[in-house]
Amino acid sequence: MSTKEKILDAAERLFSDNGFNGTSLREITSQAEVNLAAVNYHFGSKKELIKAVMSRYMNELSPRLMSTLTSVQAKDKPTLIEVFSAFVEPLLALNTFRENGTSIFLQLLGRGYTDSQGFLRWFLTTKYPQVIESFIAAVQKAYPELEPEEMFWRLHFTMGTVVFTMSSSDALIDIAQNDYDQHINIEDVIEKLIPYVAAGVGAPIQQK
Amino acid sequence: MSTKEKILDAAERLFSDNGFNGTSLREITSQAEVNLAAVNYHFGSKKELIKAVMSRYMNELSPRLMSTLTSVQAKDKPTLIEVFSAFVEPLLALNTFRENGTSIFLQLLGRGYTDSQGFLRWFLTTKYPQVIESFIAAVQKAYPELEPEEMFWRLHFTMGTVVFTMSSSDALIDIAQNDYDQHINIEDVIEKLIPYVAAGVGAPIQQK
DNA sequence: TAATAACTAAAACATCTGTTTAAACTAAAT
DNA sequence: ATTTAGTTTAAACAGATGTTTTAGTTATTA
Repeated sequence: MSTKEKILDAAERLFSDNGFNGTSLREITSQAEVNLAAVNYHFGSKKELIKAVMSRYMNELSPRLMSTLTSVQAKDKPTLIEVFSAFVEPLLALNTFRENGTSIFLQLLGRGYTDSQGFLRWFLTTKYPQVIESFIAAVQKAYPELEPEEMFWRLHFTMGTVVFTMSSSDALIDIAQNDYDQHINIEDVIEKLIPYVAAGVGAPIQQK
Repeated sequence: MSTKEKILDAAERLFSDNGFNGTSLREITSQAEVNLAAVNYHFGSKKELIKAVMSRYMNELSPRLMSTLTSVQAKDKPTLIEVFSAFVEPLLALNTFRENGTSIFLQLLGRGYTDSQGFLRWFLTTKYPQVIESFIAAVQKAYPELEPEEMFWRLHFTMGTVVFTMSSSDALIDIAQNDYDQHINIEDVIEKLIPYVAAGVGAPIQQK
């Protein structure tokens, strides 16, 4: 395995566990068993390493997601449950791409939105805009009465739900196990999330 | 104003803007115009300062919240909208306690859950358990068919929605202003959140 | 007023951070 | 075989961080 790959593998594990700010280059390089300077040599900077870690996942996820989302859009009248369910298969496919890939990616996404004030949000929205547009179009078709302004807010609420849940999913799964003796994995969490966010986005429109 | 108060005031502003990890003691003390060592003298450590900042708000919020939540619980059959609306008045009351108090507190809460891996969650749940219990009881009464295990997850989803939205509320309000020419404040965001989370928690129960 | 406690001040401490340098090594190309 | 480019290494750099120390000042108490 190349030095570059060793760094990426170690970095994604540590980033997803401890966040971007919470992980030092020394931890990464010692876990990857490479020299400290290798990160700056191969990636230029820590920021670029973060982008590289995310890109590796996004390039795997993005085409699958485009495919399922356009399928949903093709339907005559899709439900919101169907729209959000379009994320399930592409996300779970990350598990074949890398061990625990789904969980790692979603946690990375969560870290990216809460660590590093918004630079990752900017990176993803500018690098993968088609995914977002396609998703918005699908929601639009499932709930055409929802005005764009209101949808903007509800989609960000949804983002928060998912991202927060995923960045603390390990802790939540532990609690569920201890308090309710539930044996849960990431897949189950995703399945619990869908009805919640679908109902939230589909909530009746409030007039004041 | 005492040194202690000057530190707390400067700290809460900086913490809510830049997070706990993102704020150094030197920034705090220079903004508060006190000596660097004053933080460790008066509070012992940065961690204790964070707790003190949060406690000042929680001690103001907690009794009001207990009062509105028990009112809702007293109803024969409260709706979920009513349960979540019980948060509005106590949260907005923080604005009289301190300028922009509502916004600052909610952002602090958001930071606490995403920064500093879970230590603030532990602090709040062990120091103010009555609030949480009372809230759970109210939800229980509004939606008795929802099993405790499922409620656990939906309440954490809700936490995520609120906390994430609030920790990035400044950015979201900016975007809404630029893209949709919406003039929004924290109060409006709270009002948009309530139907969303009420619908999410109230989503029909999925059986597999 | 003298003694004690509470507080403030400047400086240093120890550690960690991302990044750079300059030398050494390795493999491919001339 | 020698030059060249690519890569690895150890060391140092420059700056930031939370915390502690020591001395000085102010306020309270006896």
